[in-house]
Amino acid sequence: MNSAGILIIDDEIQIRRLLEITLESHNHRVLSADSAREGLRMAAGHSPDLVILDLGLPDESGHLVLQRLREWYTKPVLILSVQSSEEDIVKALDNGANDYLVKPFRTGELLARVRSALRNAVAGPRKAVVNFNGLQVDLSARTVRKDHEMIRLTATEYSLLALFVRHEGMVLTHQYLLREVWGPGYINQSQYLRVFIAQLRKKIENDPNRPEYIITEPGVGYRFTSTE
Amino acid sequence: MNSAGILIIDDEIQIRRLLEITLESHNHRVLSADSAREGLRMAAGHSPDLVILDLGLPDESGHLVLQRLREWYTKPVLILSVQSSEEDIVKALDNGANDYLVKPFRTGELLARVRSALRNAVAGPRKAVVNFNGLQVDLSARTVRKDHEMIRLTATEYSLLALFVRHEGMVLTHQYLLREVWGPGYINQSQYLRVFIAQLRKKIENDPNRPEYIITEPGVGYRFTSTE
DNA sequence: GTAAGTCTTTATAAAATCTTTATATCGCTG
DNA sequence: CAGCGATATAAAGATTTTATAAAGACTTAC
Repeated sequence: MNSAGILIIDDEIQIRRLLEITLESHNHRVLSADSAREGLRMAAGHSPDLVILDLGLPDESGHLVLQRLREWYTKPVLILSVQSSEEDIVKALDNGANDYLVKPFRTGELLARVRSALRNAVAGPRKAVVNFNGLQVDLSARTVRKDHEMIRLTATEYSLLALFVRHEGMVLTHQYLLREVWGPGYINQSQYLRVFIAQLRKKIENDPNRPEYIITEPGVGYRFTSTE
Repeated sequence: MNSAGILIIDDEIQIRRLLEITLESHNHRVLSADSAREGLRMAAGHSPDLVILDLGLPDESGHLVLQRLREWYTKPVLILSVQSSEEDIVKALDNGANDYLVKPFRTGELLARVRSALRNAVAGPRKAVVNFNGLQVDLSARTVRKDHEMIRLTATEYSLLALFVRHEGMVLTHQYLLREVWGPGYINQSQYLRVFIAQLRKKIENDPNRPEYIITEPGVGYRFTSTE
């Protein structure tokens, strides 16, 4: 690990402290910035492996920072936000954020999200065959297996699953999913999503009532995870 | 070099001799055939690392040999041709030849071309005869058997089946199949596909109403499977 | 020129999927 | 704990896609 480290952009000193201590205790190098300007400067200077960005900054909107960042920065960006601002979270995810955390958060969850984000970033060039304990998706053959059994998916079900697989660990918003699978004219048809998510779960989950692969993020979207 | 060797297909004995001596003196194993039929048989039997093919054969056109070869053989094919037939060379290159030599040639140039062709060969080997419980397809002989019974297929039926066999397990989209079998101008003629798929099933499936080999993937295409 | 075989086109029935509606469930807030 | 918004699931209907037969057009061999 040549480790350019993790950059935290947050104005609250308590949060910065908590993040620094937690991350450093797990062998991450940590950089901190307490403003939008400072954050962008440090990101440009150090090219960190991951950025944790608070949406509520004093000098500039966090959305603006995210936008500027995404003009050149391709590694994961993790959003911090207060409970109330669900709308902000959706907007940030649609603007290229990889994941989000609601304040206050448990440090265990923080570390899990950071691990997942860093793991996916390393994956880089996608492999054609992807394995998630028991679920095997072959993106070039367009086939899906569950415990070596072939599973038959309709065109729509498959393109939904393929999206999830290609963005494992990330939260995908309703908007994004609808736009990618059905097209830009369908971003309000959330019911479509619910219907097809239910069908997918019925086909790939061990217990559709307690999904392990496709996790609901209420008010925001869905997330595909591998438990390993 | 574990060397399955180089196969020479040429009817002129002087040329064969010259090639044999030159190549063997550089540690290549050499196989020879003096006719199209013999050449195809040896290619299928020995899977050579490279084929040197004369276009002017007595029994069959060299172009036909090349075409047949290319239905399953992915390694380099080097064309030999007399000075005059420039048109032939272009056609051969279009049909999948890797390089050509004009007779008479200098042995130094021959060796250089052979070296280059072998160096550039990347694709993995493929078998000429494929077996799917009961269904046997010989891609070099262009024959199909069902439980040892010969099955007669039309040209179109065969090229469709050959495509399936060469991509076993993959979902092949309508577009892809139409483009490969009929050409780029036919990618909208899905009805062609349905008609010929039905005919193929009638000929190769145990119960055409419940196909085992050619599986429909509605809205997407078809998939060829072996149940083993 | 005819006959046999093949490919293309048309028509219709059957199957599968997508869309919509209805109802049940969950988690949260006041 | 009632009520609200968001989510989950089932099932009816509408639509699209597929299967199959069969007629017409074209090619090829004799």
